[in-house]
Amino acid sequence: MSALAGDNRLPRYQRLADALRARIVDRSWKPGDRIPSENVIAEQFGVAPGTARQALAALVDEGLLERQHGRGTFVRRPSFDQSLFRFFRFSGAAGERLIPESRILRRSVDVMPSEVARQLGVSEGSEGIAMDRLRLIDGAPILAEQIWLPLPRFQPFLAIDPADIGPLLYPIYDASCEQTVARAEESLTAEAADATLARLLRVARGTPLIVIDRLARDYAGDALEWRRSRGPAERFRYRTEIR
Amino acid sequence: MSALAGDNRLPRYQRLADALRARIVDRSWKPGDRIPSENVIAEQFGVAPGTARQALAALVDEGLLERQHGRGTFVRRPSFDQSLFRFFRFSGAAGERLIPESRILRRSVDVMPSEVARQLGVSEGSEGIAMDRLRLIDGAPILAEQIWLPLPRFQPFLAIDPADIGPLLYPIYDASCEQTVARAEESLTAEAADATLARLLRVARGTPLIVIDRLARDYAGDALEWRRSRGPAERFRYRTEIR
DNA sequence: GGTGTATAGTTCTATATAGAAGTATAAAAC
DNA sequence: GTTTTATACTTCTATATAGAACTATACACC
Repeated sequence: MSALAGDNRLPRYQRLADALRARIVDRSWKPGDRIPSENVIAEQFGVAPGTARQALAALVDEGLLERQHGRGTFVRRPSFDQSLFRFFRFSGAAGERLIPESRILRRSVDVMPSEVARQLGVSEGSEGIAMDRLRLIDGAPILAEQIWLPLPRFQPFLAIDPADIGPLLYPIYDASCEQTVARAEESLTAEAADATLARLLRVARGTPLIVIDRLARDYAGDALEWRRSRGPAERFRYRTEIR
Repeated sequence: MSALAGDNRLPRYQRLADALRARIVDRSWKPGDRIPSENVIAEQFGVAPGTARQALAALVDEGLLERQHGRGTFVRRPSFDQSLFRFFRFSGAAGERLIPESRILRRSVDVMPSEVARQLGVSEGSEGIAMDRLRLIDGAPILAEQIWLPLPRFQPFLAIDPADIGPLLYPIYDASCEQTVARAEESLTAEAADATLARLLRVARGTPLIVIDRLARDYAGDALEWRRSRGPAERFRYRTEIR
């Protein structure tokens, strides 16, 4: 039976939630893993089952855990790649979801722009991996992406043959660099296509483009990836509900 | 003690939540009201206090209620007007929030466009109130709005002198027509400014504009207002967190 | 008038317990 | 081999209860 650490002025269920969150952050529980049952946890930490449930509910609320009636409690596997679909309406003939192909235009090591370095939380003038990609559906370009990865954290990524890099990057980060993207902040605006982007995306200069900036972080909150994606606004629609 | 209505295969806390939600929908509990305490509710409906708490928590989650430790449980007062600030970065010199002034350009009764009628859930060819507004900060236009309100629901709104209509419409709907906006669906894209919008917003033709479509609904889910707002993309930035 | 104090009412935290409902696996029956 | 049954384990629902923490109000006191 582990004791509950932390400020004991805080409620027990919160301290328990902190303890469980720590296990996810330090990767002793990995995405997809089943964690012990609520009764076992309650016993291990010496709290009532109801208190354990409250802690678990809080972590479900944070998006860290997923519970399945009768099966168990699992570390949620973050999947963002579908998040693009909340933005762009790529749909096949049958309206099914499809993941755009990826064509890597460039990958190099360079000094990061100061704004990127700042957002990634590394010192000004640091080097990082720069990658430009074009995303296409049926050969038609729909998204131009600029990506920056900090070094040395992503050093192993450089060893991967670009030909082996599929459209989904986060599983690759996970497998090759043990970096798990847990959440991301996105910020969205629009601008007119300049000559370069117009050529890339095969639209007229001045065509309105949606610009999505994304900063991806791991469970600990460290920034892992900076990404800017641009696509023709015409294909773009973002929906949300407010209350 | 009221009995718990509804399908008794559903959990009690859900049926209790349904019963409480109904009181908000039928306006016997209005926004800002304090509702009975959890113990009173538990007794009234013949459930355990814990079950009542679970029902209340569900409604808090839906955004219908707000609880304050030691004070009570209140019907949440929906306030959307700040929702604009999640989108546009209007900030004064001190960075304080400010509500853009409003200039009403037109108000008339017309046959609704079929798409608007469809979204408002009224029959094709129905008449409604059309209103065009310009939102300005320090005299500079930043948002052009087109608004449609269904008739006869909003008949009393026509009696209001446009000069008496301030920037915030929802409180006016509430006071004059007893229509409370409880939630809204927004959908967002971008387009190039045509000649009319360019003149209105004082930008060059072809300038990228953000387009926000909003469908506002009451607690019962009836559509109350259709609104399309357009502003220069340059002043626009939408932020969200995904996980 | 202003300050502290008691009191009642509220939500929040925590415990203990019982059984329902869903899932997976192994054993039994056919 | 296939289907059914039993079993164990999981989360979910529901009850009952006690006290902590917070808020507002009325009252006594100076």
